[in-house]
Amino acid sequence: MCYREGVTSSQAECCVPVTSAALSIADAETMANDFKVLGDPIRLRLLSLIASVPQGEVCACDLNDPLGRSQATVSHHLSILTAAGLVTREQRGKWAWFRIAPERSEFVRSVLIDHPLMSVS
Amino acid sequence: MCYREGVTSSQAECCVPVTSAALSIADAETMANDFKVLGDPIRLRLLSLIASVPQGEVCACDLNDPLGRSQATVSHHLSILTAAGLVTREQRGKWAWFRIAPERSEFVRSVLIDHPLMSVS
DNA sequence: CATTCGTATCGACAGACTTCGATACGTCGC
DNA sequence: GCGACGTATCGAAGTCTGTCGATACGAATG
Repeated sequence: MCYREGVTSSQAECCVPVTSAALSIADAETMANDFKVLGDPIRLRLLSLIASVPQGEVCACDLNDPLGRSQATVSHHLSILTAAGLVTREQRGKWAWFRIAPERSEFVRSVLIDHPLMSVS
Repeated sequence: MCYREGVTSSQAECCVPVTSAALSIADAETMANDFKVLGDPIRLRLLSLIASVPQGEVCACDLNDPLGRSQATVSHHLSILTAAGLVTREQRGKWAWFRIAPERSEFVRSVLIDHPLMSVS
């Protein structure tokens, strides 16, 4: 055990009792899973593409070319974003249309534009 | 190419010209790397532990037990958090002391407490 | 009904990540 | 100086993740 700075006691006294974690194991797991979704550049660019169109929704057919990934890969990432609740999917005829989930639109905007990470690194 | 809803033109007209991505490839890579750091429950709990002590700094010796991971693993995650600039490391004698990086303290607090992810999922 | 086309899924592969025991390095106490 | 101790690093094992070709599924077209 380490000693607190300035404490000259000779007996082993722990410096800080870090027993009460503010974040539970379950909460940490949940939050980490959400952050993992944002931890991929292709998914961030997908969010950016969907969020940047004035119409508010994008056909999946227009998301394959700009990313330089195969159709299978883009579809895979879109399903992850959908499962995380960040975008919604609507099948219309043969085409799948994606838009930013309304409940999350403010969050997505803050991630893409106002996020502290953007201004620091 | 897909057709815009309501457009009955017979020629192939793309629905949305998603050419101008708001997020560049490089920016997406940078942001994704930062989010990846937060995408691990052990690292989130480390941040939480360091941020929750009133003294503002924690000895690494007190971070091994509460996480249920080996000393090598905890040290590994602490180095990742340090490399990302989220925490600072100060060697004092045999002990290493960690504190939330001052420039990032507000961001870390928002991640752990006020983050939208916490209130939605 | 057959064909074309958009999209999701499957199977496989490569690379990255987490984890830990063992070990090396520095520091303190004796 | 020597042993004990805190911490970082190394090497390896196992798991997860991103990626893509091939394929299956549905819907529209003629």
